[in-house]
Amino acid sequence: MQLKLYCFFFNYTDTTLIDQYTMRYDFSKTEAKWQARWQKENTFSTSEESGKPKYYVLDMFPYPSGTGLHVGHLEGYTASDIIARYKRSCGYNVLHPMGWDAFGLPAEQFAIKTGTHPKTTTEENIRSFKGTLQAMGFSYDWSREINTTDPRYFKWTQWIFLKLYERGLAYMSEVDVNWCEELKTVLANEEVDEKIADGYTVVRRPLRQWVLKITAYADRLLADLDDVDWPENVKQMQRNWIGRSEGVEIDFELRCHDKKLRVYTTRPDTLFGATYLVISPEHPLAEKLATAGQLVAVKNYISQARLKTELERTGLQKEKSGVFTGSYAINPATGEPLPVWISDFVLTSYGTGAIMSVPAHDSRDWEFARQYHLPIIEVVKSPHDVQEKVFEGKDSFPVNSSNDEISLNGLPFNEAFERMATWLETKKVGQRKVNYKLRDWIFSRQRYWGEPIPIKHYLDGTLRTETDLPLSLPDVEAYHPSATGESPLANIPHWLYGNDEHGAFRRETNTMPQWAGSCWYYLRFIDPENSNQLIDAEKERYWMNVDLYIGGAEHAVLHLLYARFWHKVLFDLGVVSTREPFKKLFNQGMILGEDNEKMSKSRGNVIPADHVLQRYGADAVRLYEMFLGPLEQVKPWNTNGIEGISRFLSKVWRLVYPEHEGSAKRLSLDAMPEELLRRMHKTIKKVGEDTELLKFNTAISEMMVFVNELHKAGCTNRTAVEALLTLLAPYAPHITEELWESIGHTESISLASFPAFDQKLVEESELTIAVQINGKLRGTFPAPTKSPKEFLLQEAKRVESIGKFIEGQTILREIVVLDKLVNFVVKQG
RNA sequence: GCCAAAGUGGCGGAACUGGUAGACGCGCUGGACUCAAAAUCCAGUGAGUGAAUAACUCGUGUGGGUUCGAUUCCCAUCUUUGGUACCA
Repeated sequence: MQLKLYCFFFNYTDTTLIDQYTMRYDFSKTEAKWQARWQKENTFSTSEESGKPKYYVLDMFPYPSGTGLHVGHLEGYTASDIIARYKRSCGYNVLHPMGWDAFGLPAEQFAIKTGTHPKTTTEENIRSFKGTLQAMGFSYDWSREINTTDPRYFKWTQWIFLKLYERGLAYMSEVDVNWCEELKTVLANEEVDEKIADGYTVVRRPLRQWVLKITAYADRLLADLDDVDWPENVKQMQRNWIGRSEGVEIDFELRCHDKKLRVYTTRPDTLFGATYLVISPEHPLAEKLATAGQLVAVKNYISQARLKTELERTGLQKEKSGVFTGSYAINPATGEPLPVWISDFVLTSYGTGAIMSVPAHDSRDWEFARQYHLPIIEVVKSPHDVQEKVFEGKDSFPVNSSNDEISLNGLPFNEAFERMATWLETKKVGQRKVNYKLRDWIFSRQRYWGEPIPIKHYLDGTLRTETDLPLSLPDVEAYHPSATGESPLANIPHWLYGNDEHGAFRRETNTMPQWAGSCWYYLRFIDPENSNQLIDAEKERYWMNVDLYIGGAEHAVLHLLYARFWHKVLFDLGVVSTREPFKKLFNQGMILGEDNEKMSKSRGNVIPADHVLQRYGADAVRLYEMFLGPLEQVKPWNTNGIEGISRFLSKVWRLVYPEHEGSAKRLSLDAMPEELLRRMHKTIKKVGEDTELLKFNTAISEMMVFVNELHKAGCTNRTAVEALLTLLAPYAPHITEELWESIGHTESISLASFPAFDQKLVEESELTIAVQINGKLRGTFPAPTKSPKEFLLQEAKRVESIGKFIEGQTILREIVVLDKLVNFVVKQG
């Protein structure tokens, strides 16, 4: 044996082999054993007929990329799995599913390069992802696995699109889009920077696109945020994104024109201070307002503006530019003529594309006025000279704001706003108006690997919906976009053209964006096999809402807003019974690389999940991911630290198995020492509370303390060991299953109940009371719990280290906090 | 620029509604076991003065304040991270 071992060492210097030899317990064997058993026995399959309360815990399902999962991806999944297992042990019927958001650009790009069908790539990647997730021991009900690229799934994505279309919520429109020449596709605004950074060119270009009318739901999307238990910052981000504002549209009469110029403002209270108007270069009146002398300059400016991309116009640009039209409008409040300017800082697509400028009280107007020497008039009492610095505060009051019919002077903002708005409305030159920053959602992409939009275009220009869903993707020879910028589908005549009772048609070649499939997947998990309807109504009522939704903060706005929008449409259709899909949302913080930088291939700091899994096992990885720090916090990975978790697990192992292998210890049935018993009950309480709040790091720490104490006391008490194992099971399911079986249980620990604690035993019988002099700690003494004030004072004075501070001194005050401390305030000499 | 969150040992982090700062883990130091190592176990570990396991001083980004007492509350300020970008 000795000799053999010696040879072993000489022949193999690979550290993993040495580690495995010296390993405390064989995690790879144990983990494989239990993963196989869970699968065989369907331990985690879920149904509606349980009689238990339900709990739906959902992860943001991944796009199965070719690079595989790294430790950062596993953080949220581990958290949700702990909750799933914990809730099961608390008696809930838990729905915990997983699937694949599998349409997307990378597979298509790979297809363009190599000719590999995206389906093939996707299948391979899913296999790899699923392997990793299963190796982590996640308790998903895999019988509910869904895939957005499966025709049985996207049939219903297309069905929802048709419902949107029927309700007038999907329409075609000529819109300026971000066109990427190299990719021959439209990019979402948020994709633009990313692609430019990758070296692509992106230009603005008008294109006929499908657009979803999300703005019709703006008010509800805003209002219902109040009803969900989401992180406040995410709600705030959505509110900002929706950007509701209340203002007034005001018509300005133009000198020498019969047309009026309508502007939108949220500050009608400052109308007396408007000194010029600005319209956007795309405004229909832009050229018409140019006087003969200004016409050349105006035309030049407009064509220049057209050449600029959105980014150049809104981006880093510090200097404002503009041109005077030569025309004047009349300020309805003062009767003064106001020059009308054109500038590209005014957005065409917001409000009316025209503004009134109040340079004294708006920083953009102020800048512009200074640049072009336009007058600045103070109409809100300002703490400084508005010629020198703008004043935008609303907590002051109007000045210089009166004419024969109206005066705002001295009124607080709200009243000034109201009085002016009413006056304008009475004079029929203005109207209250609510505006949103939120724009309608451009919904079409010129790609192959997405859900085909199920619409037929007839020769006479009419549109009809596909009646036979799903409309599947045809196989194609090449994945390159067509020369016209249409998707590769435009190159497949047998798919593209058809005939029916309405005549010859051409199919829509646009496909849906990746967001589509993820907008409603949480519903399909509830009823994944249903071929007759999107979801069974009864099952929907049983499982919805999603009780806990865990995912990255990068989806705070778009995915969550789009999904909420679709959900509300489905609610209006009677498909779902709740107004909001996700009751509670939790964003896990990113895990950084060991260098404290975001993990990325280019930095070379990615920690692949499979590496750490192989080396330390699923239980250790799960625990360590959670032990790293608070779940919501951004934190760096440190591979060394995982050793501590491995040590902890081997300590747990040794509670049941003696040091040098062999069979399990016989657990003692004798009563535990009181100290330990109290410790146990405190641990149960703390771990339960912390798990509930997703404070997994402190829960783990508490279990470590308990295990340390058990070892110190040499305790092999059965109750203590069983309590520990059931507490730990949601965190480290494999080792706890194995030990649970070793100590004689025949049923899986995954079906065991979370232990209960005894409140009386949680409270200490004796406490350490702190003694302070002038707030500084000078000693401690032990006292029974709930000792009266007098007793504490008397004992505190007897503490030896206190003597020198109070002897011969005047005690000015005695402060007693029961069960905590005594503080003597002594005259300082 | 604006909005939000956060700054605690060498490191990740703990600390209930203001009440013994640094739990737990990593790392480090010393010791036991061993031919030696690994593993394991024991002890120590915020900084400083000190022979000290005596005692004291300082210490939760910085400067003030409230309080018997502040990591915790208030004001100011700096830094970091995330979001946003002329939305009138």
